[in-house]
Amino acid sequence: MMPATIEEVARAAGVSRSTVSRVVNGSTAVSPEALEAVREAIQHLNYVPNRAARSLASARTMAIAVIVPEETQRFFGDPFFAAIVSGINDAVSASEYLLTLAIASDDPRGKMLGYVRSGSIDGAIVVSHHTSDTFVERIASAVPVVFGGRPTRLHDTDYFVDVDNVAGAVDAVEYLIGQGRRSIATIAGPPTMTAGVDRLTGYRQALSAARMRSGGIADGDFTEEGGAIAMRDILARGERPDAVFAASDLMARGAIDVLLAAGLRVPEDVAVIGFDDSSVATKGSPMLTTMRQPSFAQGERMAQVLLELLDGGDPPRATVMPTQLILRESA
Amino acid sequence: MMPATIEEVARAAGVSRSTVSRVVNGSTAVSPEALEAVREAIQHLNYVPNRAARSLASARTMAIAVIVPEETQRFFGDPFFAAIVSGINDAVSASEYLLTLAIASDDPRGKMLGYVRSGSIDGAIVVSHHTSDTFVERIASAVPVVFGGRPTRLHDTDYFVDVDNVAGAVDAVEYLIGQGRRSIATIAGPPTMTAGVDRLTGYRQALSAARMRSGGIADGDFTEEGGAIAMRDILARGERPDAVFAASDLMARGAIDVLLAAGLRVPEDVAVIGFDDSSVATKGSPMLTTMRQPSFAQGERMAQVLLELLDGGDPPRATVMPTQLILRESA
DNA sequence: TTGAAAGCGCTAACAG
DNA sequence: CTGTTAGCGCTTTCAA
Repeated sequence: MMPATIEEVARAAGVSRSTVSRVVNGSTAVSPEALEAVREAIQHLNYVPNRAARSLASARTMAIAVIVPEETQRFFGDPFFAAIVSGINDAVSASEYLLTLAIASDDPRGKMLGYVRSGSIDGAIVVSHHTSDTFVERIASAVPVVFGGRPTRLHDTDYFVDVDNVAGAVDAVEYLIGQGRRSIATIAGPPTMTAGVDRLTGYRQALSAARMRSGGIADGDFTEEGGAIAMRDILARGERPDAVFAASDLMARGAIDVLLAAGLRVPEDVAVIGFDDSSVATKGSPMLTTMRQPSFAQGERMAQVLLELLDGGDPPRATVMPTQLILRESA
Repeated sequence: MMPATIEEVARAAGVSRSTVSRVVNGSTAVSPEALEAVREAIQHLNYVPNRAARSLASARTMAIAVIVPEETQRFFGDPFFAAIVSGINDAVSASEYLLTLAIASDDPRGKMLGYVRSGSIDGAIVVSHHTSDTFVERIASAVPVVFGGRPTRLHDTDYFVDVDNVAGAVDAVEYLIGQGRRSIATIAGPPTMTAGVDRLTGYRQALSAARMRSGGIADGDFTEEGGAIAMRDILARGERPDAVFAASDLMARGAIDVLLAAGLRVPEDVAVIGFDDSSVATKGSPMLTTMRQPSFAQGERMAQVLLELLDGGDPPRATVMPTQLILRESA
């Protein structure tokens, strides 16, 4: 059965629709008696405002979408997303807004864009942005968007929350150097993502500052599988690194599997350092030495920025969060 | 900038709003000329119907929610959910409906219920239903709902898609018996969920059919941690099973860790069999012998049932899918 | 095959 | 502090 309408509540409370609306929306300009009567009527009729009607009249939906331009498979396979979405979810839960999750690596039929342009959400948070995701840019031109990580093509109207990938990579590689490693390879993230590019930049900076040559470079796609392939690639090229800086924990795991299978010991023969400090870092053996990035906090921050934006505030365009080296077993 | 309205499209095409509406909704009763003119205007103005207005006028939202009554942590931690949600997503993507994901183990402020009652969705799919989730029942009284797994309290108006948990458990235990195992323990699922209860029932049935006594029973919560605790519990009670039937792969993993740590070999000393055949079954060592349940297909089926329901069809109230024993290393 | 007209349930000026 | 009055953008009879 359909919930009661505002009209029915008004009648039951003996007031006008406007007054009920004021009560529902928390306006102060209502007399105590009216307030009480309306509250009672609402309670009694089990009234819940109709969302569509509300959106239509107010031109806002009180809904936010998290847009994940990845395959469902990868989304569920990487604990990094779990952390960041949890953070977003926490922050949004505390607000009046509702959170919607949209996973789509592509938008061939324009369903996602249509969704956004149809006025279904007031704003969006884009996690994991690739250069090729052109539909994301169109979304950003329809509603306020906050990016996780610096967007690949940065407009001066963009908002984003990033971690300091360059510094993180530099720290990681410097640690390896400090440990006496002489031939350091890297398994980089995809060149279509700024996180991948920035970590590679940091790797190069640290090496050149130490006047060292690279021990091998291969691109990965942030997955375990991708890390394994990249590691095999490096080995197949005849490189014999004594250390590997992997741009994600999942890739570090994949690399370690390959190393072990090749009869090399980790960290004795080859030290491996990851990036994320997601839950896979401590699951499995050896436990990963890795650059921790504050994914949960990053998610929270992204949500806060968007919320402030929607509230008419003026949050910082760019937020950059620090990383931290976590020493465990792999390096 | 706001998208164009139907009124503007109508004017541009030189027809009435009604005609535009007909075109948008695929009505056949439109002349070829009008159709063409409207199409062109839509294209030209980049028109997208406003969702709120549409919902309000038609009393349907073309949106479906997946409701997950679990902690975010558990949701992201168990690949079972990844599989089932992927299945749902696939089926819904192929339809006109939009999918929304709502993760909430509880609904203290009634946000979820309010969302549903506010007319934001046309139907819901509930994954993982516990006895204690009373808010789920209220949701079911507001919109059509399809349950994943037999609901804990079955009403004759309920729709659900389940796997044959009893038969699966029987098969698993019979296999263990056939392998010559004499003392078979089980790590059961939570008694608040029918999947947990049914698998325990199957375990008991198989044992009693073979006139065997239990090698120990402990409840788990379907998580790896819970499986480990349960296994420790069984061992601490002085039981020395030579086989363990775990009601989920994650619990099997937890149990194996404990067994190994206790100096027992798997499967030589203790055979372990899981349930799910989720991605953790093949990740890690030993690879799990497990009862496969068709999670992806189950998700698809649930979505199909709901879609048919919303379409005014009469889908089967109950669907039960078969399980299959997958032999690998752990048993 | 088409258009006019009447809402869907709500918010938001605007008077009072 | 409160009610009246217009819509928000769309679907859906109902006539023509």
